[in-house]
Amino acid sequence: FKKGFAFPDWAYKPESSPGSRQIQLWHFILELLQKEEYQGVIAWQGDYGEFVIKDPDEVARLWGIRKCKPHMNYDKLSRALRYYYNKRILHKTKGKRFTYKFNFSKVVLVNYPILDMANCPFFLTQNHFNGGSAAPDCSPEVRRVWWGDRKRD
DNA sequence: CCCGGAAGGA
DNA sequence: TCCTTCCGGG
Repeated sequence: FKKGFAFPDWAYKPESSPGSRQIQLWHFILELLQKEEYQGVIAWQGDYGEFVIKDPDEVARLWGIRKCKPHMNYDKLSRALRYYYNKRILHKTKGKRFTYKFNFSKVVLVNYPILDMANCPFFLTQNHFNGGSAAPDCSPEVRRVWWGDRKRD
């Protein structure tokens, strides 16, 4: 990455880092959001970065399978999502049931390398809502505008 | 449903 | 540290 592009440290956790050993919930959410077969379960809806959990029980079940937590449910999963509020990874869309919104100015898609940006969920969202308009280039300026150039807290 | 404190696991 | 579990309260 170019300098002046202050991505948060937690986005750079190496594989060996204990914190990144296990899949993180927001990675998993993004993963589901990216796959068409889960659009009946969870999908982008509304504003950019906003998504709706259409089938909370199913999302919880899937998450439980991934984490080997057979007793996972939406109550517990949503608690984990609430911990993202302070981290500014997510926030709640108030008044809209099961609806949350990614804070893309903070979230860096670690699982989606810079070269794979055309497939990143944010651009998919853009395409989805803009009738398939071409994704913008990956210049630092574009990224600054779209993702923010926020420095570390 | 949604919120956040508290405790605890790996 | 990132949830998982449980829960009283709004």
